Formats: sequence, structure tokens, C-alpha cells
Amino acid sequence: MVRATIEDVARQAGVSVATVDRVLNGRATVRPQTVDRVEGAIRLLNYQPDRLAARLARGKEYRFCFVLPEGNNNFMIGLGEEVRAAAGRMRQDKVALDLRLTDVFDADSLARTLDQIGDIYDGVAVVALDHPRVKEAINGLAERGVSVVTLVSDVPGSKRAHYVGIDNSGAGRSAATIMGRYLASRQGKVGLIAGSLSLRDHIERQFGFEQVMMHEYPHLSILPVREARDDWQKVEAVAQQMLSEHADLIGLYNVGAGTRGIVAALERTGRQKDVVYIAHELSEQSRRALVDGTIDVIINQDAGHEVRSAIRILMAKADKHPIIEAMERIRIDIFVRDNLP
Amino acid sequence: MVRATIEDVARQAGVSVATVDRVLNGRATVRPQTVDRVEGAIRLLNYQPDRLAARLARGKEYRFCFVLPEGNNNFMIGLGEEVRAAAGRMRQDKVALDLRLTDVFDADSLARTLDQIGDIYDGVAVVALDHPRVKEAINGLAERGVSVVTLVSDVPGSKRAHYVGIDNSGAGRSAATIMGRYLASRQGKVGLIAGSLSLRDHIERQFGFEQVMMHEYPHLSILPVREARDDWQKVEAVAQQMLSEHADLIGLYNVGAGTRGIVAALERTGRQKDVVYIAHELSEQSRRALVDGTIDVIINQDAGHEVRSAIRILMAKADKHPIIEAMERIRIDIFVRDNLP
DNA sequence: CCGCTGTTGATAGGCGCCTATCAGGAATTG
DNA sequence: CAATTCCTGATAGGCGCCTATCAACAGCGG
Repeated sequence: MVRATIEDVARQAGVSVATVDRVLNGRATVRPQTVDRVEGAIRLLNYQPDRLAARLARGKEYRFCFVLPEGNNNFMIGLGEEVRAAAGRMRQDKVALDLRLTDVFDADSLARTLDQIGDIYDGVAVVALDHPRVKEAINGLAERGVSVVTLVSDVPGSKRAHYVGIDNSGAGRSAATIMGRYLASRQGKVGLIAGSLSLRDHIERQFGFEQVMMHEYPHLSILPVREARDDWQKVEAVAQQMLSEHADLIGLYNVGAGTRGIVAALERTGRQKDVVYIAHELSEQSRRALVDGTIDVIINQDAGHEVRSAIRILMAKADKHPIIEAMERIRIDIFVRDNLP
Repeated sequence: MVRATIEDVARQAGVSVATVDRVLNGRATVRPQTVDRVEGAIRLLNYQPDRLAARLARGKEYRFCFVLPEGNNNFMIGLGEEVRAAAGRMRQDKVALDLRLTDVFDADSLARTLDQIGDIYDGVAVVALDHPRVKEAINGLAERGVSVVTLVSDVPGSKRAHYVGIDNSGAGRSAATIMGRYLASRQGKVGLIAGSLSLRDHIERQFGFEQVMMHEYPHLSILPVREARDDWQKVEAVAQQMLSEHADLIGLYNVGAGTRGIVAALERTGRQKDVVYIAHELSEQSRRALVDGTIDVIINQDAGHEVRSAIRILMAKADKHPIIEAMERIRIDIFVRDNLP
């Protein structure tokens, strides 16, 4: 059975191809009665426009811009590499990707970057800060007709078309569940380190973690969260201090980046086997530490998936096509040393 | 910057488009020296053929056949649904998918199904049994020019173009690691149930599990594996027997399907909180049992990803395009109650 | 020098759809 | 009834590439 073409539909409906096209692309006013006839024919023939031919004919290029945080955060660097890799591959599909780096911890600078993004773009993917100024910038883009997706960290209440990232509260809860089970028989303190509490993803992870910890594993006491700006040197200092102040520290959950600092602190104090350490994001270093046993579990989001999902969503928005939710859900990966990719 | 077309390449190389086409598609003999000139121009212009235009011009339909096990195995049913869903979506990309069900536990019947698959297909994806007769059938297809990918369970040494599925030995090892950590402070026996030891994936999981268990957690003793044919009633009987024979059973790992039977046995005996139970494959039922706490961890492979990956690979093979390995790696998902999708 | 082989050029026509334009008929208005 | 307005048909031309065909030319052996 061969696929129906637009001509088959026209013949079936007793109209011209031009009219079918008018109905399909809403290009001009068509009498409702004619619209019905055409739609009937489409259903009857189960006609689906050939996407390839349509895109070829339209000759349209998609231009998307990825706005990522600058700095030496391993995960973000990896994300940038995925964008570049995707850019190379997608060229032959007429998709052009640009990459801009900016300071995420500074809402104003991020917002300014977003404001400056010209209308040359059909869509923007941004690792966002949950801040009124940023929200406003996102809404501005959306109103200019540029679709926006938030990446990794969401800005709820903004006019972004979609959030591409994991359920961070679920990630925090998962960390707590595993921490609780691993420490089932032990008594002691659990430490929590975050990058910044103005990053939506970090707060949510923290909340999720504390929630499950307090309800399910009340025998473990949680120390107050410490902020360390995702900078491994600060992280190391904080971890070091925690370890020396609390001889009964048996669990550590690092909500943000800078895992390297904790690994260093744990190994220096020789307590790496004694403390259950759960980290986020898989990288060269965290991978090695997981295999060595310094890290016990890594919770991860797949940067490659996120980038590809963001592109698919932006393309769907540009074409006004629906998106398949199930396909775009980013999973919370849990890695032990045995299921590393 | 606009993309280069085949005409630009021809002009740059000082040849005709026909010659460029000959080089690109190996359609006729071209003097090596001319080939060099063309390839130089391609590199210089960074030319990449427009895939859309190419596919449109070739006007080719891809026909792929998925061969799955029949029966009431939840995971396989879900896999079938994913195939159907993909079939609907892929129609507009000129990809036609057929679905055939067969008895997997019977090598002859599976092999016969494969033998009968006509040359109308450009590719076949099959949930295979590791058996000489099946291997032969796969090789037969491959020799007739039909690319074959094995799905979920591999047939190593066959001429399949690719294996789409998880690293089962890694899955088994992961189960053991988590089991060992969850049971850190306890002493007792761990039971192992498999579907069939002629299914490659099951054996590999078992080996991986035993390997880590024996090396890392020697205080836990593993009971001999029991086969239960992925049938939940048999599985229930086996689990029931294990539970009654071993009062000190504290861990259970079900390598195959039929999780429902174990859940029933555990709940009937009231030992669901006492036994750490690790299962494979997420389904309605296993999900509920995980949330309830009867199952402690589910190890999963994403059926949707597998189907889409198989399609991408078969398309790439049909077009003689390279595949991007990193994109096609199927991950071993670990689910606790908090990171369920 | 002829016929042959190997290589290349030129070009038509098509894939399915989009865009634009013009013309003709129907329906509506004043 | 003429002048509009609204709706529809017909058709050309193009998107970038593929396929096929025929002609042209060089170098070769006989």
C-alpha cells in the first residue's frame, strides 16, 4: 500500500490541490463546507503529509541558541560538548545550533544575555536561574515568538514552552532512600552540600532529600545545608570542616557540582569507606571515584538526552507539531559501579 | 552562511554534478584522480548531502519487521506496544513496521519464522534465543542482505549488525551490589530465580550477580538458581517453596519475568519487608509493588528506547550511514520508589 | 586508421510538497 | 444590474538530490 499524496486527497475531495493546501496550511479563507470535504478525504485516505518533502519545499533552516553557564563545572562543560556534537550532526538536517556561555549565578547578566538574543533564532534553550528578572526575560522572548525551553533547572510560572530536565525533588528523594537503606543499621549524622540555594534544582533536591530522610529514616540526623557555589575548592573546604567537626558523620549528599573536592577530603581523612557518599552527575572524576568506592552512588541526568530532547521540542514548536511526552521525559539515572555506561 | 549543494561541489571541483554523484553514490567507475578532486571540494566546502532531499528523491520506503515472543510477559507486551506506537509515528517518515509474534522458548519455531521472512524487509529486529539453529537463521537473513539487530537478548557470534539491549552481566552485578549494600548488616540466604537458562540475558544476569555476590559479600550465601519459565504461576510456586524451606532467606533476585508471582508469595507469607527483593522490568504491577515496598529495587531497560534505537540502527544500515554508538547505548535503569518515571 | 573501453559532461524528469499568481465563477452588495 | 468580494482552480517553478540516458572524448590495441 502506497502512501496517499496531496493529489489523491484533492481528487477524493473533488477539489484542487491548491485548496487542499489552503486547508492544510491555513493559507487563505476556505468555505467551511469545503474544509469539511477535504478533511473527510484526509481521514478516509489516512493521509499524512510527507514531512521530508514539506521541509524540503519550505527550505527552512532552524536556528536555535543554547545558553549555558560558563565556568569549570564538569557537567556544564559536558552539556556544551553535547551541543557542539549535536550541531555537527544536525547540520545535514538543516538545523543550526549556537552556543552562548554566561554567568548563571548572576541573574542580571543571564537576563541581559536573553534580552539580547535576536529574532534570528526560532528557539532558545537555557539553563536558567529561578529569578524574577530571568523570568521576565524568558517571557519577553516567548512574546516575541521565540520558543524557550528551560534546561536542567526550571523557571516555573514563566512562559517557557517546556522544561527539559529531571524531577529534582525525585532525585533528592532517591538519594535519601538509598542513603537510608545503605545506612540501615548505623547511627550518625548526614551532611548536605549545595551549590546555591537560588538554583531551583538544588533547592528541590535538598527538599526531596530532607523530606524522605526525616520521614523514613529518623534515626539519621541531618546537618544544616552548606552552600559552596559549585566550586570544588570551596566544596573541599566545607567537606573538610564537616568531617573534622563530626566524627560520627556517616553520610554525605552533594546536591551540586564540585564533587572532586569531596572526594579529596574523604580520601585525605581516610574515611571514604566509612562515609556513604552520594553525588550528582557523572564525569571522568566522579566515575573514577565511584569505581574506587569513594562515591557510593551517582545520580545523573544524561546531558546528551537533554540536548537532543531540547532540539526535538524546539523543532516541534517551530513546526507547530505536537510533542510526544513519553519520549521527552528525562530520567533520573542511578549509577552504582556496575551499571556505568 | 548557506549550506553547499551538490552543484557548488561540482563547480568547485571543476567537474559535473553527474560526476560528483558518481563519487558520492559509487554509481560508476571514476578515475581516482577525479575522485580526489571531488573529495577535496567536499572537504573544502564542508558539504553534507541534504538527507531530506536524498530520501525524497530516492522515494524509498523502509520496511522493518519486529519479531517478538508471544505470551503474557508484561515486558514483551510493552515492547510490542512500543513497536505499534512507533509504527504510527514513523509512517510519515516513510518507515513501515510489521510485528510478528512467535514462541521464543522454541528455537526451531523462532528459526522457522526468521527463515520465512521474505525479502520485502530491509531489516529485522528480533528478540532472539541463543541457539545454533537461530544463529543460522540470522546469518541466512544477513546473507540475503537483510540487516538484523538482536533485541533484548543477543546471539553473539552471529552476523547480526547490532545488539540493542542492556549489558545483562552489568545488570546482574548491579543487583548484587545493591543487594549486598542493603543487606550490609544481616546474615542469611539469597535466592535466585530465572526464566530459562537458554536465554542469554538470563544467564548473563545470573553470572554477574553471583560473581559480585561471592567476591564482595561472602557473608551472604546464594541458593542454587531455579528456573520458572517466566510464568508467574510457576514463579510463585518456586518462590513459595524457597520461602518455606529457608526461614533465613533475606534476599531474592528474579532475573526474569513473572514478578507478580513473587510479590504474591512474599505478601502471603508476610515477609515482604523482611526480604530484599530485586526484580527486573518495570510494569504496572512491579511499579505498584515497588511503591508498596514489596519490591525494593527494579532494574529496567526502556522498551521505548530500545525500539527507537533498533529503528534508527536499521535505517542507518539501510542507508549505509554510520551509527552514533553513544546514542544507541541502552542504559541499565535502576529504579527505587522515588525515581519512577 | 578503426573500433573499443573507460571516463566524463549535459541534461531531462521526478520525488511530494510549498508558494505565488492569475483567472474565472459564485455570491454579495449597493 | 453593475461592481465588488469571496472562494476555488490551474499551473508554473522551486527545494536538493537521484536516476537514467546519450553524447563526447581520450587512449588503447589491432
